[in-house]
Amino acid sequence: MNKKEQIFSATLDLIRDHGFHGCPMSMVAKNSNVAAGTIYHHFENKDDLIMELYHYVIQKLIDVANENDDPSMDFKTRFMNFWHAMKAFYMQEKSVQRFIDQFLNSPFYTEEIQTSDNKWHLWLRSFFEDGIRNGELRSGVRPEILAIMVHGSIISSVKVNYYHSKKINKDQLNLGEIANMVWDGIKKQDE
Amino acid sequence: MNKKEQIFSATLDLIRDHGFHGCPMSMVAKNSNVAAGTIYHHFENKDDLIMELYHYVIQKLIDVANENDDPSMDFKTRFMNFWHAMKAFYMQEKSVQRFIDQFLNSPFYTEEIQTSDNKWHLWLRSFFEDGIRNGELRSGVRPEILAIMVHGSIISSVKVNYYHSKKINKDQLNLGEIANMVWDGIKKQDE
DNA sequence: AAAAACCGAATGAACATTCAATCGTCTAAA
DNA sequence: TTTAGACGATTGAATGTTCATTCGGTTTTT
Repeated sequence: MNKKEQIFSATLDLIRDHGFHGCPMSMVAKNSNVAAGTIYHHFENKDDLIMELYHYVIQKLIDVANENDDPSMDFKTRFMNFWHAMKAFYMQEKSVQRFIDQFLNSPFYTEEIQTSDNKWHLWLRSFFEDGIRNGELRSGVRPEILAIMVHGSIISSVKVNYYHSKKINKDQLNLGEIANMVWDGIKKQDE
Repeated sequence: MNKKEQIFSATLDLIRDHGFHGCPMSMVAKNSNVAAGTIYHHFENKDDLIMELYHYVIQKLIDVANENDDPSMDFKTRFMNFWHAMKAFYMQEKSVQRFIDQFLNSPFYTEEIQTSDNKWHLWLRSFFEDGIRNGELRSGVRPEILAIMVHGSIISSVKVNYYHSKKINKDQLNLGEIANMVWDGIKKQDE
């Protein structure tokens, strides 16, 4: 593994465990088995490290989504594959979920980045456009909105698992039901 | 306004604008027109300030939810009132939304707090229990899950507004449609 | 006149960043 | 095949700054 990835990985772990604050460069250095100075050889400064980490993570999301999508399937199948693949990924990579959630609510996520073309947003947009185009999705809702709502539902579902896994018996959670719930909301409504 | 609320308000604003980091006590003091020492008269330390702020904010959510609920209505109406009232509140109090989102993904939100009885969670739970009891909601899904999913949808919707308000013409957003989308997902499914 | 609330300069710890020195590897002349 | 030297990568101690917190003294409230 190259140094940059070591640093990314250590930063993600640190943020997962100690929050966006609570990850001093000295700790990043120690946890990635690298000297403090080395980090500054690869990154301009801490902000730059965070920003590059964001793009690194976004790319991972795209990879997962692509690997689990088959555009020749009907859209409901594609949706279910997407939903469960992303959920499984976030469950496995809790640090990624934590990082993204914190990043999106931090000053790093500027208007600039929000509105500039973002590969992940573009992927999501084009995915849901497919569903709209072939008439399997509720009409009259913009793909961007579907994307955010669906992605939000995945994150929420991941959190349900974390939060309630101790309190509530897993069988009682009806977790599989959540994807259906979302699908019933966004599918073409028959009237 | 008492000093404590001044401090809460300044902290919320600071976190909205500069993130969870980026709100040093010196700034909190300045923005709330209070001396640094005074903060420590009201709060044990910074962590304590954040924790008390959390409970303060939670109470605000409960107040908004209560003020807009009429248990004698049918559940669909109650749901729509709830959804739109909470959304309007978060839209107006962006700092609250930012604070909560960051808090829930920070180390402050310990297992302890997650599992301990939380007045806001209890409110949500009992609200959705009503809907389940009278058969207007999809059967077989726990109220806690409905609560998290619905609340997540509100937050997502608020974010859609922030992010896309500049890029996309508001009329095209079909924002009213989102609550319907969520309702169609959680309502009793006819088969 | 006692107690409570408030002030803000002072303190010390934690932090991001720098930089002079060292290491490893590659190139090319001998 | 050896060797000089060059250049990028790496190191970690040193630096200066920012920050949370303290505390002796002042003002306000009871």
